[in-house]
Amino acid sequence: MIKKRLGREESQQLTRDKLFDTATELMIRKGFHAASVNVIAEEAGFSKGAFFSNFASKSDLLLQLTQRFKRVEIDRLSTTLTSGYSSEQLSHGLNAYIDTLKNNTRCAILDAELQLIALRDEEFSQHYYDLHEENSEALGKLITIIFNHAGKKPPLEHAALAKTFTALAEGLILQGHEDPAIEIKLVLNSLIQTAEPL
Amino acid sequence: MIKKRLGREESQQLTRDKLFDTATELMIRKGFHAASVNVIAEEAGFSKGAFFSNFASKSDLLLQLTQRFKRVEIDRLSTTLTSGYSSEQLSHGLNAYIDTLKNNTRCAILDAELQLIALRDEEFSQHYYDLHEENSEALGKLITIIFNHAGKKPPLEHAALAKTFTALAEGLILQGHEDPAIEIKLVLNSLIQTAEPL
Amino acid sequence: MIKKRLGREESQQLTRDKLFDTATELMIRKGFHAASVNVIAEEAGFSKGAFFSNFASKSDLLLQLTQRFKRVEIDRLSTTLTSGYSSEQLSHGLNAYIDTLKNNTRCAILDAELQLIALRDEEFSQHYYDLHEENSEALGKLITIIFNHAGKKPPLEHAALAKTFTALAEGLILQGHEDPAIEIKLVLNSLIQTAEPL
Amino acid sequence: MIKKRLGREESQQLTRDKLFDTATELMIRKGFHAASVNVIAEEAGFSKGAFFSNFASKSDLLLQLTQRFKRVEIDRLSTTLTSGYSSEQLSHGLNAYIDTLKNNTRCAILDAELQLIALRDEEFSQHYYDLHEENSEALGKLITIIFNHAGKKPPLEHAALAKTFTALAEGLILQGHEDPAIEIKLVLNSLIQTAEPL
DNA sequence: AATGAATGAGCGTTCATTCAT
DNA sequence: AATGAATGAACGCTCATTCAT
Repeated sequence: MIKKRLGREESQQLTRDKLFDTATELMIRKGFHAASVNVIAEEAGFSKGAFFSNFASKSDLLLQLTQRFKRVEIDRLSTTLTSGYSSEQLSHGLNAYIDTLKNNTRCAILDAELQLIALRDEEFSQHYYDLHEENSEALGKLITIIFNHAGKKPPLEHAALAKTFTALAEGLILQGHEDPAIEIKLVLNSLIQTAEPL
Repeated sequence: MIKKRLGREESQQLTRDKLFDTATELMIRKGFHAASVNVIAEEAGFSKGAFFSNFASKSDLLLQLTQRFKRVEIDRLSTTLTSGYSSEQLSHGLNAYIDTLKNNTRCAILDAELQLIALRDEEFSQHYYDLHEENSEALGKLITIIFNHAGKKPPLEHAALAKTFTALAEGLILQGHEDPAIEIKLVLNSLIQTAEPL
Repeated sequence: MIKKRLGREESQQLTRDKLFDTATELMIRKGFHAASVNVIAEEAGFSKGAFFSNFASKSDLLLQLTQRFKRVEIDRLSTTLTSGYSSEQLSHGLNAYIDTLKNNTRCAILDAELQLIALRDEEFSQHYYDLHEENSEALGKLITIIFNHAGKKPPLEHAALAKTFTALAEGLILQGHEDPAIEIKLVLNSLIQTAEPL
Repeated sequence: MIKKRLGREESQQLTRDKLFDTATELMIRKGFHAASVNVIAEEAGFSKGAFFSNFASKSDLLLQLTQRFKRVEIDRLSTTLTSGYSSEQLSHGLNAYIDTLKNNTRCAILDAELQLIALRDEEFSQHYYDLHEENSEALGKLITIIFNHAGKKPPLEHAALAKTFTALAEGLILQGHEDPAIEIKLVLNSLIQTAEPL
């Protein structure tokens, strides 16, 4: 095994990644305001200076953090959609997706935090909603496949459909609900049953 | 026209109310952290000192603000439930309730803010969830009446039922949705249709 | 027994006395700065307003408090000196005085507090030192009587003599010594032994 | 002449020293409460932030300041004791010590300030008394040497002996006495004369 | 005479950010 | 690229004091 020597760029990417992860963790645990630059840097094992070598400002971190957070979800959904799975497999996949991703307290809290910031900060708003829309579109397509698989036409367009389920999942978690899977499935099945046939 | 002379108590109650209102407004517009004592007091037309003559601390304000906010909703629901309305009237009342109260961006944002604080602050958590549970119980009873009016048995117990619809309303608003009424009614009707008969 | 009805003046004197006592107590326990007007008033059972009805300001209280504190000691010493006691009785009286008064942690702390303020505040300084000088003069006369009783001439004039013993008593208490009586008597006896005969 | 370039550490040490000196000066001139962080920093030529880059809190400064203040005295005494001076030289040294150090108004005031804080703050108390005891022990040894040099046994153990003279010096200065040397020497000589022979 | 709501200066402290090293 | 001392604005909060009641 060859000891890998990191180049400057790789090394910095490592620093940046560690800062991202720590910042995400702290934003979830304490919120954006309480997650101070100093604490983020130190908990990541660096100094304040390293933070500002990697991010122009704290709000720059927020932008990039959001980008990364949403991109991960979008990529996961896109992969599922473009892979050659049958609609049945996708349907099962969605159930898993609902069970795992949306049943993820940490993601829900972070998303709520970001949404509150978006509602108050116009500049951030644009950034967030673009990504959120893309995410919702992808998730909506996936949910639509389930409806279709049951021979039904979903009652809402892609994004609206996805947002409904996201609202359900995240809204329940915010209320302290540990696992919103039951409610989500209840609503999903009910909507499928009452939906118009294809 | 009689010149109203305010007593000391009345006068202070006025100050307190103004501070409450301003604080609520600012918590919605800027969030708990950004709504600093200084800004709250000044925007209410008082000095910082006046704030601390009326509230023991900023977190005391948060507690009382939450109490007041939730109590208003609980009282509104209780009044509706205990008044002699027929279940049909109640059913229409709920629809109105959904249209108005839950379609209230400001309330949704404030509630989300409080929920995020509750998730991170153990002491506040107890306070919030007690009130939230009471609120959910009352709302759940109201929603149950609609199901019964349609000859159906709701698929969840009171609190869980209410939380599902609250999640839907607040979750959608957090995503930037201006009016979640369509989705709420869609899900409500769907759940009623697919519910077991009484 | 006739129920005493207090006139306005008597009633106010009562309030003032209670404020004095409480202020003294708090100045000892917490120091002048930490003994806030609010706490003094409340602990005395009154409102802030009552404080300012009786004292022009907090530093006015300090002045009057000092006056009262020093006056009590001066009066006690004067009474002892002018009463018809024999020098032997006075000598025993001083020993008792040393044992009780100067062995009084509370008085020592309060005096040290006042001395520090006097060293820093010119206006207060004048007030304090006048009283202190009077006190020292009286105490010095008493100590001189002991020396004379032993057939000796004290090695310092009245005030300087008294200040030496006050320094000893208060300085030891400030260092945490609970009972400086041993050291005081040691020094007193030693000085008497080595003093010139009358 | 070589242009001195200060490293980061040296530079910070300079800042810290300036803050220490200014803080000491202000604590003497105005007392602990009145010597606010803001004033200390500004008078030292820095911003408030610089203070908190160098001290964790104001009470941390107090701890370190006390440490430094007492340590200087202890070191001076220790050096005198461990150097090869004859007891006669030491005896003269003590006289000088009494003349200079204890005849130091500033030190006396600072020590009194610290003692009052120690009497009221349990946490600080431990810190102060440990250092004070060490200091008293060293001073006591020195004073004992004088007694021995005169062929006498001191009437008190080391610490108690030292505290007696410290009380005398500081207590007199607190009373406004500018130079307590006369009283100190009077008491010292008197105690030596009346002490038991070795 | 006594109350206590309101004031506004000041407190100790935190924070994002800068910059010399 | 990374460090961390220094900055200065802002924070939550306390205080002596005022004044309408």
